[in-house]
Amino acid sequence: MTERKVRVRFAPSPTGPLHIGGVRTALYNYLFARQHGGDLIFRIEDTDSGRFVPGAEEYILESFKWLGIKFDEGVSFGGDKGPYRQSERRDIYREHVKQLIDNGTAYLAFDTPEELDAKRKDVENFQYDASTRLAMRNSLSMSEEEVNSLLESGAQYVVRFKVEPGEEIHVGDLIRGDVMINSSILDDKVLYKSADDLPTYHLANIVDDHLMEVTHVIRGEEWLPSAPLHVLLYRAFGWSDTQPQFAHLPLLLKPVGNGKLSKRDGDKLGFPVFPLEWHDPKSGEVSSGYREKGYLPEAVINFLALLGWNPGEGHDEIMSLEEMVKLFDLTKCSKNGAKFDYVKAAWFNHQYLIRQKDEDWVPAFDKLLKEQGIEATAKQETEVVRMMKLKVVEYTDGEGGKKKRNISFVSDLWPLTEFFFRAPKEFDREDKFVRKNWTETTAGEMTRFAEVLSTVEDFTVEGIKQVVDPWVEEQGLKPWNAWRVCLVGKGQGPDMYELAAFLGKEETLSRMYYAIKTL
RNA sequence: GGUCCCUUCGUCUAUCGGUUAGGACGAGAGAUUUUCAUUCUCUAAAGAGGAGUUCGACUCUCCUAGGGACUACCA
Repeated sequence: MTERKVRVRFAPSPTGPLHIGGVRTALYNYLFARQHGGDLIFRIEDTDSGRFVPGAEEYILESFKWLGIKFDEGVSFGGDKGPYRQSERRDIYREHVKQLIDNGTAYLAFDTPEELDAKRKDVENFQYDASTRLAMRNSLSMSEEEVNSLLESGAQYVVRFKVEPGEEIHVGDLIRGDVMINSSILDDKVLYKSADDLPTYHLANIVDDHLMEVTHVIRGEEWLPSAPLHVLLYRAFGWSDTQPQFAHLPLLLKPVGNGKLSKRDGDKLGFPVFPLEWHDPKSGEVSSGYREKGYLPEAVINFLALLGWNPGEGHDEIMSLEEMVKLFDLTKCSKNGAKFDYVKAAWFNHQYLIRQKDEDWVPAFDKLLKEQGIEATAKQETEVVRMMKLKVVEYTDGEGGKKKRNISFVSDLWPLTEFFFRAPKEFDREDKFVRKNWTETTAGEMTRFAEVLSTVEDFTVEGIKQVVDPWVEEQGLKPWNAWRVCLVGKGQGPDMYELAAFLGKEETLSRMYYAIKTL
């Protein structure tokens, strides 16, 4: 085999939103292509007109755009091996089907779907293959005249692949090694149906991969059982010498229980299984997406990459796309299915979130405020970034500088920052923190404390400190927790001086008097 | 039912015949902290079972069990 430029493809069917498992398959193809300086092709496999869903193609494209997975060629990307939508390649398939019929590796079959159904009901485990095809209505069992007259009468037919039994077929797989099966267990797969003048997946797939000069087929494990058929097809066309290398990826499994990951699992456990929110055009049903849930695309990519692949010892789990391109290795992909650990997905998001610049959080945070009906004042507006830095993403610079706060999503910020924008209205007396820090004497202490605070001229952290510290010392009090109850309403928030300075004298005192009165 | 694939802590995984079986998520404990949280430290936690091969097996072979996929004129 001559050295060929690496070319891989991701070829979804536009039958709905892109499943998260599909995203991972695309990602692995992307990593592999980039690493080898090859091309990644985006092909649309719409050979089943009955399952076409409007908007799906656009959805898939937008998903990859958001995720940062770029294609070199294909639908909407151009290229000289097109068209890249299978429904636009009818002539090509027709011609290739004819080739197989002419060289005797395929034949016409006139059995109607109803007849086949009946047969399957009649005969247990019926299979259309060498042992049964002569008893069926096809160009192998019927005379040429019969076939021709059927054709002339406009009868519908399918073209089936003629599988010769009793041969050991080897499929070389980059992940699984040599997989061998006996051709006798294969059935005569339908390659083409005259009813809609379209091929089935198997034929279209082989023809396209060959014509588009695909060198590696990286796809889900669900295709492994049909890989031998594909090997046979390459041979029937005489393309064995350029047959792509296969790599069948393990599947993504349910987080709990058995089976592969499905949309229902996400609904049940509260995590998305689609990259973007999807509005089903038929049912009107809305499925949540990672983007809308507040995930960062880098986090989704990183998380997904590690579900079935691992760079080995000594590597950080947090990796950029560029690093992954360098480290990726198909042969190091695991063989067994991976349970979808959505808790770890949130952790990855946390990791990426805290690595962002504070400014990057502002748009999402602003949106949060609007949702809460907060009209940020000019001061709050300008202070948002500073406050987030202060307590929400407070961190230290330099070596070992780790950012803080256990935030997985920007929306987690609201319960932690609400008090900056809204005074506590009600106090939960059952709350452990409130109960512990608000006793009979507290109201009196707070009243005296408020009086002291009202004398502070320079209401900044330093200014308040200058007045309060000596007073606290003199009184022998620890007013902070009770003070916190007044201003925050619960045991949360930043340093009290910082908070008071942020709120300002007026707001601070008003919250204190309100608490004294209410509690 | 048949065919194929798979099997290391609860989860994702490292190990490419010789290790106290390592890491991460999650869990638990402690320290720090004027609250919550952070951060740091520590702990518990695994080779499905059984036969071989070998001086030696998590690693190779076989069997059993379990899991998964496929078995359409869907992809």
